This record gives sequence, C-alpha cells and structure tokens, in this order.
Amino acid sequence: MATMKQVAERAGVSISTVSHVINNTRVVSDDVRQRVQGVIDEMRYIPSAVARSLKNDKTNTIGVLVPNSSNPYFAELIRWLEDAAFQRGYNIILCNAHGGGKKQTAYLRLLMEKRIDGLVLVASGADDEQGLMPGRDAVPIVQLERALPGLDADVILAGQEEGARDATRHLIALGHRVIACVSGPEDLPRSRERVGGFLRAMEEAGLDVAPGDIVHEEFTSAGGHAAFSRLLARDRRPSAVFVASDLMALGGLCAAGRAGVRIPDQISVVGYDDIGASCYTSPPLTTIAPPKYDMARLAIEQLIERIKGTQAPLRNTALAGHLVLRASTAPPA
Amino acid sequence: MATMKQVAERAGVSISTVSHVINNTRVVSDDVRQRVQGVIDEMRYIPSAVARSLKNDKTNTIGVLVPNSSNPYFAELIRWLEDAAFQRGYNIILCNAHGGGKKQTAYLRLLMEKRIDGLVLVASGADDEQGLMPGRDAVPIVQLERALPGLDADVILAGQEEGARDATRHLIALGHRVIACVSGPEDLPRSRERVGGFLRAMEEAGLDVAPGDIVHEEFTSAGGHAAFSRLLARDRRPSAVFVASDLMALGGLCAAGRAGVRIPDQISVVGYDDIGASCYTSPPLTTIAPPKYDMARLAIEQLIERIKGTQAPLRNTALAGHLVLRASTAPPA
DNA sequence: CTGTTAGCGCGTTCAC
DNA sequence: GTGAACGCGCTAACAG
Repeated sequence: MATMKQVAERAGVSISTVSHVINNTRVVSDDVRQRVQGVIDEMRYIPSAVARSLKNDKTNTIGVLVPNSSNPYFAELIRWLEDAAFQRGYNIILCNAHGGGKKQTAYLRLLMEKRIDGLVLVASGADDEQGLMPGRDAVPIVQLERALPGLDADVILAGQEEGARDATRHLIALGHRVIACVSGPEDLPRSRERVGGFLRAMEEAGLDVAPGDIVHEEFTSAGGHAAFSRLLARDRRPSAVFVASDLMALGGLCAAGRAGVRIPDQISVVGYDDIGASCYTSPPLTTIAPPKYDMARLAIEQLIERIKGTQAPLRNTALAGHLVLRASTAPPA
Repeated sequence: MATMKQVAERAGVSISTVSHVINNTRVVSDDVRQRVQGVIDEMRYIPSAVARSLKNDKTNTIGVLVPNSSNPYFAELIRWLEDAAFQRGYNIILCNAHGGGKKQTAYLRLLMEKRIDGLVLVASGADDEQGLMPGRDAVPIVQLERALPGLDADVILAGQEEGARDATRHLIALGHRVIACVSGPEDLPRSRERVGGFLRAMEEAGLDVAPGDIVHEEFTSAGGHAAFSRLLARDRRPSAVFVASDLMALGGLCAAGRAGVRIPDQISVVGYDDIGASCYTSPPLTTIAPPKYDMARLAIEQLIERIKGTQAPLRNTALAGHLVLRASTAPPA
C-alpha cells in the first residue's frame, strides 16, 4: 500500500505538501495541488488512519458492547447506533458480551488497547458483571438502559418501570382483574424493573398478585413458551398477561395457540420492546415501544460531546416509551 | 494514558525490556519482570494497539459489511461472525450498506483507511452496487452468499437455488399442484436465485406456473403481507406458497390470518432463512435453514488464512442448507 | 540478561 | 508558497 512519502517523491514535492493537499490545511498552488492529486489517484494512495490516530490520539471509533447482538431488540438498537455514529464520522466496533463476565472483561481490555474514543455500554447487569468496569478516567462512556453501580458515566434510561406500569394499566383499564406477569431471570435488572412496574400498577389498582402469578424464564421465545405452558395449566388462569419482552411474547402466543387458547378472546397479551416481528404475529402484538431511535441518537450525541471534552456534570436522561395498541388485547370475555 | 516510556522510567529499565515483559518475547530476569509488572499494574498501563498496528502493519480488525444489520437473518449471521472472529483475536467493525451505493462506497474507503486486515462482504447485489469494489490487491475479502461480478475473492455460497428447489419439492411431494412464489425485488440476486430454484422444481415436476403466480415485493414483513393479500384475492388461489424469506412469510401468515385463511389447512407455506422467530409463529414455519453458523465460521477462517498470506487459488465453496419441517405445511385439503 | 536505535506513516511546528 | 525535521508509542535488529 502506497505511503505519503512515495507520493511525495513521485510528485516531486515534500511530504508536508502532500499532507496539506489531503487535509486542505494550508494554501497550495493549484499547479502543485493538481500534480499531487494526480499522483494520489494514480497510485491509489489511501491515507492511513492508524498513523493519523497515533499522531492525533483519536481513532474515530466507538465500541458498542451489548449482551447479545442477535436479539432483535439489540439488533435494532445497534442499527441506529451505527447509523448515528456513521453520520458523525465514527465507526462501530461490535462486541457481544454473551458468554459471561470473562468475555466482557476481555473485550473491554481489547477496546482500551485499540484506543476507542468512547464506549456505548448496554450492560445486562447480571451478577457476574460486577467490578469489571474500566477505570473511570479511561474513556467516555454512555450507558444505555442500565446504570452499573459505581460507574460514573452518563446514563440514558428507557423508563422501563414506567413502560411496564403503562402496559399493565392498559390491561386493567380494559377490565382485567386476574393478570399474570411473565419475565426474564430474576437477577437481571431489565427483568426486575419491568416486574416492578407491573407490581406497581397492580397495587395502585388494588389488585391481587398471587404467588405464581409472576413467572420467570429465560429472556427468549423458548422461555416465553415455557412460561405460558405453565400459566395455562394452572387452576387460576389469568385473563391477561404482561410479558416483559416481545421475544418471550412470541413464544407465549405460540404456546397459547398450541393449547387452543385464543388471543385476545380468552387471554390478552401485552409485550415489551416492539421488535419488528411484533407487527406480524397472530394476532399483532400490543406492546411497549422503547424509543430506540432516540436512545441511539442521544447516546451517540452525548458520547461525542464527552469525546470532544465537555466537562458537564454527569447526565441521567430518562426517555419514555409508549404503548402501541395492536390486536392482542381486548376486554375480558 | 500511561505510555511504555513512562513505565520504563518508573521501573528503571529500558523501553525494550518493558516491551519484552509484555510480549514474552525474550528472557527477562524474574527480578526485573516482577518490578516492571508491578509498575504496569500500578500505573494501569495499557499498551496501544494503534502504535502496535503502525509498526506491525496489521490491526486485528475485520470489516463486516451487510445490507442491513437489523434484519434478523443478518443479525444472526453477524453474531456468529463476531463470535468466530473474537475467538481468533479479531474485532469486528460493523457496517450497514443500507442507504445505497454511496454509503457503501464511503464505508469501504473508511475501512481501507483504518487498515482493516480483511473484509467479510455480504453484498445485496443491487444494481447500484456495481464497480464499487475495492482494488483487488487491497485487502483479503471473503464474499458471503453472493459473488460480485469482477471481484476476484473467495466466495462462500449458501446454495440458495438448491434450497428454494428443495422447499418447492417438499410442497410438491405433499401433493400440491398450484403453488405460488413470493419473493423480494426482482433485481436482487438473492431474490432471483430463490425464484430460480422454485421454477426449476416446478418445471421438473411438470407443473404450471401461470403469470401472477410469482409476486415480488420488498424483502420485509410488510412486503410479505402485501404479497399475500394480493395472492388471496385472486381467482386462482394457490394451495401452497413458497416464500423466499421468513421475514416475508411472517407478513404472509399475518395476512392469511386476517383473511380467515387457515395455515396449513387451506394453504401451506414454506419460508427461507430460519430466523429465530420462525419457531414461534402460528403455526411454526416450515423453512429452509441456511448454515449460518458454518458460513460464518468458514468465512472467518478463510479470511484469516488469506490474511496470514495463503496464496491458494480462489475458493468457491458452496454450503448446503436444509429443510426444517414445522407446522406450516400439510397435504392439500 | 539488558540497553540503544531506527523506523512504521502521518501532522505540525519552524524555517526559508 | 514550500520543505526539513521531530515525535506519536511501539517492535525488532543490533550491541554489549
């Protein structure tokens, strides 16, 4: 690969002149500029961002660490993060924490070595994630959805508890009284918050939550399927279910169908995440839509501000999701 | 951020000694090693991969360029690519071509500047993608699913035509005679190949394909919904449909449900891609599963071989997908 | 066993 | 309007 020096020699000018025609950083006679540009094209010269990074101490690269990028919710989030970053001249290094704390630790180390300019952290918040955050002074970080205890970095929250509460209120407003909740593993904050919102709404309405009304499974469609199978087999069958994740709701819908239970006639279902597929389930899923686009945009914006050196105090922004009414909810029979 | 020089000074040794304790690249007395390691920990020194890259002329970074990373199929592919790359010490820069040829061109340029060691290219093959491939000599490239004309790089094919043929044969074997095909835009190779497989199977079986039996829409759930709506309104209603993408099939299932058409009782449906959701549709979708995991693994392996300098002739590997039988297909009524 | 030194490719003073 | 030269942080050859 051609180097600046070679271009300079071939064009009969100095290295610095080449540098200046590339970066438009000082006046160069049209004559020389043309000649240099010609040689650049001819030699297919492409400046080295790594040399530039070494000199400038910035890489224009942002790390994005998520629990699992193949989960549709994260995939959609990543897509917008990538979009926002690209528009502002940054690249994304994609990192999957999936696999536990050690992979995450290894990744964090690698990212620091690569001298990323900033990090967007979507922590799962699982227990094995404690104490692996990089030094506070290392690189700017923006946390999405979840504030790791002890990590002083900007946070963008998605109002998950409020979202869950709104979802449950919707069910209550329809007239449901026996409402169950299906959620992910108990130790995940994402799960805890959503269950929290459910409980709050139930309490506000003076509704009973019996033991067994809240069922925890994996945050997957298979988990949702299992949860529904259990729920449908009980004596006290709910007339509505708040499912803390669309992926789980997919599994739930499937289990209901298999059991001959009609949604929403016999049971109403509300999901959470508004993943692409939830428009096209049978029936289409009523769900809480987190502001993915705004979250991503804001995360990148704030991160870049920090990268530019803003010393503003730590920000803790909470964005609100909204209920998307589709066809999986109805008044009780 | 601490530098090697600072560590050396603080430890009272030379820079090269520090380098050698870090890389285990020559014998260092236990005494000195301990001392240096101590200073490294104390100063929280992290070696700079960018300086190292400048010196070694490799970045341990692989570019991954896909049409749209939020499409579940690509998201799943990316997840395995990331996994395989990480295991071998490489990072992934994620690039979405979505947005057309100019974004793709810009990305390619950026990737070259960043001096990625190799590129995994999942080209959509749309018409505006012509002539934007980097110079043949630039970096090693492995193409997934689609060989760009004129780009001499290793290719890993997924046997899409064969897959589509198998899907259609399955329908035929069940006894269907009037079979329609729903696919993406006509100008996308991905779409053309799958339609090609459908036509071949029909021809082999001596079955008629009437005009209008093949309908093209966007490669999305919305597109699938639209396609099915049209199909169901026709006089000549098919008893089975091969849908060239699970995402589209999701939309199709939804449209069928809305029209009161029961799957598979009235119409059988086969999809393509085996995305996560297709296990949990109602009914669960029979589909062709491309070997995503193997494709990703092989792509990374071959790419790294090339990076290491293998001069083997261009490889053109075809992996086969397989039919996954679920509940959306049945013999005609 | 350890230190000195010359670049890697570029941006940026400083001098002309 | 242009060029020479230093240094970013690191590795590797060469000395000792």
